[in-house]
Amino acid sequence: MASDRLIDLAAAAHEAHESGSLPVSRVLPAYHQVAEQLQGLIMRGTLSVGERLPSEGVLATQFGVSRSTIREALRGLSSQRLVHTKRGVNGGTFVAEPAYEHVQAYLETTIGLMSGADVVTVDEILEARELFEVPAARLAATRRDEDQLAGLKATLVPDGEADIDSGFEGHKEFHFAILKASGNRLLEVITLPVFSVLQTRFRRDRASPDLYASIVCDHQDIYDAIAASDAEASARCMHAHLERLRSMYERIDRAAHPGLTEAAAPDELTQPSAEAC
Amino acid sequence: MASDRLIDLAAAAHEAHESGSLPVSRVLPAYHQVAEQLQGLIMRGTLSVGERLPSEGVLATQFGVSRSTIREALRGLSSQRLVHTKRGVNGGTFVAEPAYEHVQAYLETTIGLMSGADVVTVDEILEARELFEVPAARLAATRRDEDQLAGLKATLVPDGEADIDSGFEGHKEFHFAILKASGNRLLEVITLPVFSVLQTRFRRDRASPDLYASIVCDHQDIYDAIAASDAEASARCMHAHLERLRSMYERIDRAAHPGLTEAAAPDELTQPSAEAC
DNA sequence: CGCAGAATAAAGGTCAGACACTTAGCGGTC
DNA sequence: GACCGCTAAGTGTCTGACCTTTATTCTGCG
Repeated sequence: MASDRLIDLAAAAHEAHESGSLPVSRVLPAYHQVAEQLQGLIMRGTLSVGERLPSEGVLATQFGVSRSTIREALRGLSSQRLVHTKRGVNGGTFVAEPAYEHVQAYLETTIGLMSGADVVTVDEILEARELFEVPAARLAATRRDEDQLAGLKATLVPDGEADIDSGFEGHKEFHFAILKASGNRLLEVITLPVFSVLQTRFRRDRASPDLYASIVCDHQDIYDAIAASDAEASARCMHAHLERLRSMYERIDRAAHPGLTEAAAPDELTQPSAEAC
Repeated sequence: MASDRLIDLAAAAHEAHESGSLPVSRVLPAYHQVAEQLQGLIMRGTLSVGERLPSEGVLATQFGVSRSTIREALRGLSSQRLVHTKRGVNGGTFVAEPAYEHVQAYLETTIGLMSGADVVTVDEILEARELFEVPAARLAATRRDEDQLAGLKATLVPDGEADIDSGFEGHKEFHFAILKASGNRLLEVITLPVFSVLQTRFRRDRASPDLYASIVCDHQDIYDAIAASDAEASARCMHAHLERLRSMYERIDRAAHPGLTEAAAPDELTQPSAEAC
């Protein structure tokens, strides 16, 4: 019950008091409070998308702080993409509309940082990618329209022109196109950064020509399955593809960070078996 | 080839020039440039986690701008959680270590906003949840340790005490515990906000006692499967559970936004079939 | 009358300098 | 040795001025 929870809270507060610390919270900087309040107004819909906030000067008097403080708060909000500013007459600060690209950019930097700081392991990212992209392929097979299929086809590298430099770009666009065709924008927004982080992390490590050929060939298989609207085959091919890539990434990772005490799994799978194509 | 791409770029730039706009980009505010440079240093690892940046005054002279400009840049970075500041002697600005909670908080607000602004639909969120939580249950079944299992059990509501208010909280904790037990932190970080957004969105809509009972019962089934380390059964039960919730959410959503021209699917599934328990 | 160009004004962007607040560490007193 | 106050380095905040950008308005010429 609500009242129960209130009592619990009070009890907890009382306990905290007894144990030496009063049930109070730190004083926060003014700019932080301003930012919090404004963020609340935006999230609660009191300020709606596109609406203009009062000018910095007016906000300053309303909050009872100086203009610099307001500006610091606004910078915070604008770097979270909650607002954006325009100069000149009729300029001002406006509630921004949430956009994919921002979320993607944020996730990419953050996941990149987390993987750099070993807060998440490459293994986890690889696994997440599998968890996201296999269903994406399945959905794409049933939902893609003709335009999306054509777009996907355009990312396939013709047999002759297999060259490693354009390969990475093509690889990215292929997977990107599948995510788009999955028809679930949330899945797309979340998976793309995961993919990009991996690609950035291993950009410098050139794949062997063999491996590269197997990638091209995998893509073809996946494309065929999606073109045939065969959901299960799409999922299966994508899974196989990612497994192959995974073993490649893991090999590179082991080479880059030798001596890691992780129970080094035996890897007969290391060599990609491209003959299935 | 790389050189090809260079030529392409040059051609594109030339074309842009011909078509009236010089191949230049807008002048950016100083605070933006400062923030960009610092962000680059952090992401490139030149500034490593925990390291202290020069004081605001020093940064100001190094960048050749005023302290206020530096501060605005720093506010941006700190609201992206790339840095944090400490006052007092030995205070300063430090490169923050990336933390889950921040990503979760960010995703929750952003997805919340996107769903509020109909940039993503509730359908997509529900589907994403299914895509993420079903595999999570599968993984949890094979990876959970005894502690995690015990923690999961603790979130189950005993049969007698089924009351709706505590139900929502318990529901959250149950799914949270499964995500934790999945052993993939990235999956956990991403899925939790998706879950939270849904829960927040439908918080006010009380479920019927019947439905509530069926949730409790579903949870029990899932728990049993995970306890038995039966991956497929876990996935199946989770899937069934989410399907039931989905139909509930959809019903609520339709009630809240009537007259939407979406092809209203016939919903014989609306009434939860709790008898399986 | 119509339009190019200048003037205006409103808003954000930048600056300089001052002072207040916070806090680790030093040093002194009892 | 424990407690207390001072100090200094840094962030937090304020003031007030000036610059830059830009939509609008005004002006004068053709």
